[in-house]
Amino acid sequence: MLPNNKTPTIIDVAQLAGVSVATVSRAINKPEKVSPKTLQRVNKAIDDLSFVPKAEARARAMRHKGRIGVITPFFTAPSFVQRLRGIASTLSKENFDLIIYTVDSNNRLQNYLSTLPLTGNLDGLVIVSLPVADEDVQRLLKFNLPTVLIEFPHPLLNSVEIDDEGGGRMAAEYLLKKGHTCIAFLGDTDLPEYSIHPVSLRLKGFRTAIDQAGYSIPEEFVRLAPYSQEQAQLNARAILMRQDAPTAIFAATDFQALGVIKAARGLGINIPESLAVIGFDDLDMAEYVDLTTIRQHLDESGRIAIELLLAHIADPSRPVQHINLPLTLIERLTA
Amino acid sequence: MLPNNKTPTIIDVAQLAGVSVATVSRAINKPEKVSPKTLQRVNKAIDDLSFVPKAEARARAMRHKGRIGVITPFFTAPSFVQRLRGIASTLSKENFDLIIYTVDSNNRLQNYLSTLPLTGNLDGLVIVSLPVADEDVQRLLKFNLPTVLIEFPHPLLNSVEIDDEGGGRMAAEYLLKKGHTCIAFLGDTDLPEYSIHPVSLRLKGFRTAIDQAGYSIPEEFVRLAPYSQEQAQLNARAILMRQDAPTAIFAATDFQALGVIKAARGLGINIPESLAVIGFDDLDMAEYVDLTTIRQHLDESGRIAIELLLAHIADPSRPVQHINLPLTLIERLTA
DNA sequence: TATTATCATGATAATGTTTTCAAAATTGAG
DNA sequence: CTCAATTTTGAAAACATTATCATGATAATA
Repeated sequence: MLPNNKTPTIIDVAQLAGVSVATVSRAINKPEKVSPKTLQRVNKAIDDLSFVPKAEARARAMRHKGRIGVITPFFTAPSFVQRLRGIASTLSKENFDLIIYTVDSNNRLQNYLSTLPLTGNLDGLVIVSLPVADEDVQRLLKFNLPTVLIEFPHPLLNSVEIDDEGGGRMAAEYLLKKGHTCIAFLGDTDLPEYSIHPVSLRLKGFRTAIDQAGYSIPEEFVRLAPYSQEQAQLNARAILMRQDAPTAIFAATDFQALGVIKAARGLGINIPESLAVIGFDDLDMAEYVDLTTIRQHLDESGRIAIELLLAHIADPSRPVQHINLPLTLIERLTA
Repeated sequence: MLPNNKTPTIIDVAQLAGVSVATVSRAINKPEKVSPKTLQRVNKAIDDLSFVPKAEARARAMRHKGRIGVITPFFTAPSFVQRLRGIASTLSKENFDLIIYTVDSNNRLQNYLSTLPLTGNLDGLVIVSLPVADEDVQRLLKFNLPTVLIEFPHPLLNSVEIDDEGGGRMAAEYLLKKGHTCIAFLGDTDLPEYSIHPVSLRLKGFRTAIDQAGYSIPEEFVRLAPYSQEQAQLNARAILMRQDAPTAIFAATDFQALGVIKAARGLGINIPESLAVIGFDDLDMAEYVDLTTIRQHLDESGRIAIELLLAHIADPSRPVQHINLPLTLIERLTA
């Protein structure tokens, strides 16, 4: 078709389309920055010439790689999804590729943490709801891969955190204010040994507030069960069938609060009349089922994490930041 | 060693070794052309800086890409998340990176579709619940980027589909069997003009089955509202407040079924005694709220799509496949 | 010792793409 | 219809490396 026998370059495309090379480059990499009309012309030229950008040259000219990695627990839990949503939406505006690394075992996390910084084709990393060990932190720093942690903080890395302990306290105070004194706690047990578990903190704050009010939670009323609906439901059922059943339950997670609600429904217990239920997270579904809960801004946490990360990529000398997101009590119909 | 916080270039190495960049380049690529003495100096400098020729490293990294892209609507809707979950879990076993491209406008979809085949450096692409135009299909084929479509099929590309029309029929038959004759339909309206909307198909199958049974759905009982809980709730409320309110509602989506349930609860209507509600999808949350629904295997669809994709990457000459996933009626407590 | 052949080296051009910055074109407000 | 604001565009610089070619150093020969 055109200047032939050599593989076409961006210049050929530009000529054929009657635009500058810059415009062609933009059409390929940031199509939204070029007018639809020219975009179409350029695309046509690209197709006509079967032009493929040369990876080598591309890598050379590129100042950044345009890729952000996110390590997240294998996403069964809705809360990860919501954080991810915040991340994805912020990132897509910024023209970064989003690479998801799902972790289903501690082993795999280790794998990622030891290889990712090395292969070095990431501009930055977000680690969601996973504790990272000191030596891994060191490695991240050594290969200066900008990193932001969500939910499990570390002093040497940027993080977006919430005040779990305060959240527990909020839940306790709310229930106390409503007149409850016989209260149970339902949490989960996926505790990595080498880090503080957010749920433990929630329990701690919760318990402290109740103690300070002059009451207490009997040991049998603190149940830790694997993170699943059925388990939560079973545990709630066990508690609710006792003679001395509590009048309120604080579930460390909305997800588990749903289990509690189902258990109550199964036993014919009215909510909120006979049993108050309060959750934690404010998942999308909390609204669907009118669950009273402590809201942590999940989407927001993702957004903030990305903004923090991008700022640190732009200016690596920026000091480490720890951002604390506020919690809000959302009063709905279950407590 | 060297103070920069930027990754070292060949220039840094040259400086440290006290030679020219040309010599460093030679030392790396044609060591026999440089004197043993300088070679040693250069190698030392390279080690000290842990220098990796950038472009080369990148080119290498790109040769074996190990990357699968997924284009998905900006994921508010739970059903995308569940498909994604199937995709992610299958992929992580296979050691492929998962790149997520979220689409929030038709425009952006276009961008991805024209750009990705060129520079995406992808081994394969999965497009979830988005219709792709003929010319884009052509481009994908031309640059032979193996692709699998989920939910919106195209004759020339592999796809994983479900029988929406049959699903509608199933819902109708179930409700008819339960003795309902006055039935409403609630769907959403995000219809891309250049493709068949799954929800329309569900309605079609639903209506046909009811017609065949000798009944019919009055026009006022077919409501299409934007995909959101509130809208669904509002519309359901409007229908339920009529004199001639239906005794059953088929929601084209579990998500919207939840809106119906809330509306009913708000009006003091008992489910399933006074109103049967049946959904479509079998989202996670369907189980939490005991929703009777038509199950399409969302996680499974993701898994199958990836398997299909990998098979086609391994053997590009494989003929195009269209896989149809079965639907199952899941009877729970709402109908 | 003078001359040439050989070899290691460095300065510089070339590579194909992206990015920057300022100019040009378009849109919006009054 | 004008002027400001915004968007789109092109020229040129930047990017990290390799290739080319001239130069200086060294070794070999007469």
